[in-house]
Amino acid sequence: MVVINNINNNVDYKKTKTTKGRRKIEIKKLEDKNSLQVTFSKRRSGLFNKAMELSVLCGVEVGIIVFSPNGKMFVIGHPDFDTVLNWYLNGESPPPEVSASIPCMQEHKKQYEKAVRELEKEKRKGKAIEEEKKVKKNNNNGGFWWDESIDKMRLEELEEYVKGLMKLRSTMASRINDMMMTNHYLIPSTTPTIESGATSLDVLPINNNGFVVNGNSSSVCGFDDRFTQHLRM
Amino acid sequence: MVVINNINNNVDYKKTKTTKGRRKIEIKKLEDKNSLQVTFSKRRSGLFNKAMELSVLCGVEVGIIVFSPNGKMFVIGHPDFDTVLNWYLNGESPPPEVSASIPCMQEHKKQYEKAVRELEKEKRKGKAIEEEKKVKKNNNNGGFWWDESIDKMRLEELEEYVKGLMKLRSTMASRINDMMMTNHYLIPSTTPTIESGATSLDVLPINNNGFVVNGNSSSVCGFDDRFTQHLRM
DNA sequence: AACTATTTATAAGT
DNA sequence: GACTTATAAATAGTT
Repeated sequence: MVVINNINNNVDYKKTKTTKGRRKIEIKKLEDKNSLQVTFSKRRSGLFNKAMELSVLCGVEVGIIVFSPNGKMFVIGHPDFDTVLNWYLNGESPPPEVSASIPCMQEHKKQYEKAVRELEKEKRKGKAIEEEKKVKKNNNNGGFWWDESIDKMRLEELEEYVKGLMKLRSTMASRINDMMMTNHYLIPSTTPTIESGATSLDVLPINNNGFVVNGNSSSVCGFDDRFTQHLRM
Repeated sequence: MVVINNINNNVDYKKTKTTKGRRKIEIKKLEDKNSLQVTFSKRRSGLFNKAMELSVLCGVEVGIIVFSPNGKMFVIGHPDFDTVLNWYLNGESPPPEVSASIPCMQEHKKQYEKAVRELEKEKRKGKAIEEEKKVKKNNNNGGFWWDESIDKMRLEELEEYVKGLMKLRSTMASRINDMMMTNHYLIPSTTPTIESGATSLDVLPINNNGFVVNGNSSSVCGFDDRFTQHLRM
C-alpha cells in the first residue's frame, strides 16, 4: 500500500494544472494530419520498445515491419529482422530444442511442406533458364555485359547444388511416401520461399527503397542499442 | 510527484489488500519458466494490440512475427502479413502517394536495387534447370511422378514470363546506365527475394511447421477480428 | 522535445 | 487462460 500524507507539502505543487493530461481516444483513423504524425512517432517507438522487452524478457525472436504514413519503412528484429524472416519463409523455428516435443505426424507435415516448397522453387528455376535462352535469341546480337558473370557464378555453384538437389529428391520421395501411407493433406499451391542469404538490415529504419537511411541509439536495459532510434518519418 | 492523502478514506479500502499489484521488473531474461510463459502470452497480446492500434490510428501497414519460447510462430499483419512482407522484400511502399516526394536519385537506387535482385533470381533459376537435367540423367530410369506436372506448369507460364523478362532486361539496361552516369553504388551481393505469390496466413498463429493451427477472435474497435487470438504457445 | 494528468498495460495473486 | 488489484508504463493534449 503506497500512501503518502500530503497535507504538509501541498506547497510543492503547482497551483494550476498545466494540462488536462492524457485523455481517452477512440481507436479509429486520426484525421488531423499533424497529430497523426506525432502519434505515429510515439506509438511506433512504443511498439518497438514493447517488442524489445518481449524479446529480452522471454528470450524470444521478434520481427516487425512498419510503414510510416509517408510510406517510409521501419524494420526491427531480434536477432535481426532478416533472420526472423528466414525462419518464417522456411517454416522453421529458431530454437531446435523444444521442437523435439513435436509429434511425429507434425514432423511429417513439416518436411513435406518444405519439400513442396523446394519443388516449387526448382520448378520456377527450371522455367527461367529457358526464358533466358529465348531472350538471348531475341537479343541475338548477344547478351548484356552482365551475362558473363552470371554464367560464371552458375558453374561455380553447380556442383554443390546437385548434391542438395539429390538429397532433396530422396527426402521428398520418402516423405511423400510416408504421407501417402498415413494421411491425405492438401498441397498448398504456392508458398513463399527465399532464394538467397539475407542481408542484415536489422533494426535500422530503411526508406521505401530498401536502403538504410539512418539510425542513432539510446541503450535500453542492456538490449542492443539498435533497438531504439529516433528518425523522421 | 505522486501524492495521495489517505487519512480520511481508509474506511473505503479493503482492510487487507489481496495483492501487491503490479510491480516493477527488470527487463532481463525471466528465469522462472512459469512466469515466462505467462508473461509471453500477456505481452504478445499487448504487442499485437499495440500494432493493431497503430495501424488503425495512423492508417499504416504493420507486420509482426513472434516466436514463442517453444518455437511456435505467431504472425500478424495489416492488411495481412504476407502483403507487408512483399513490400519489404521488393523494397516498395504500400501507398504510391507521397512516394512522389522522393528525390530522383533515390528512385534510381530503388529501381537499380530491384533490378539487381531480379537478376539474382534469374541467375539462380537458370542454374536450376541444368541441375534438374543432371538429376534426371542420374535417375535415368525416369523422373518421379511429379515431374510431369512441373513441366506442364513450366510451359503454361512460359509466355508471360518471357514478356516480364524482356521488360526487366530493358529496365535494367536503362537503370544501370543511369547509375553509371551519375554515382557509383555498391551492389549488395545477396538480397532476399520472394519467388511466388504469397499465401495469406494473415493474423493466424501458425506452428513451427508453417501450418495454420488455430485462431479464434474477439473484435477490438472495429479492427479485423483476426488481430486478436488466444492460443496456447 | 518536454510536461502532466490520465489511460493502459501488466505483475502477482486467485 | 480469465479475473482482480495495485502499480508501472505509455501516451494525448498542451506548451
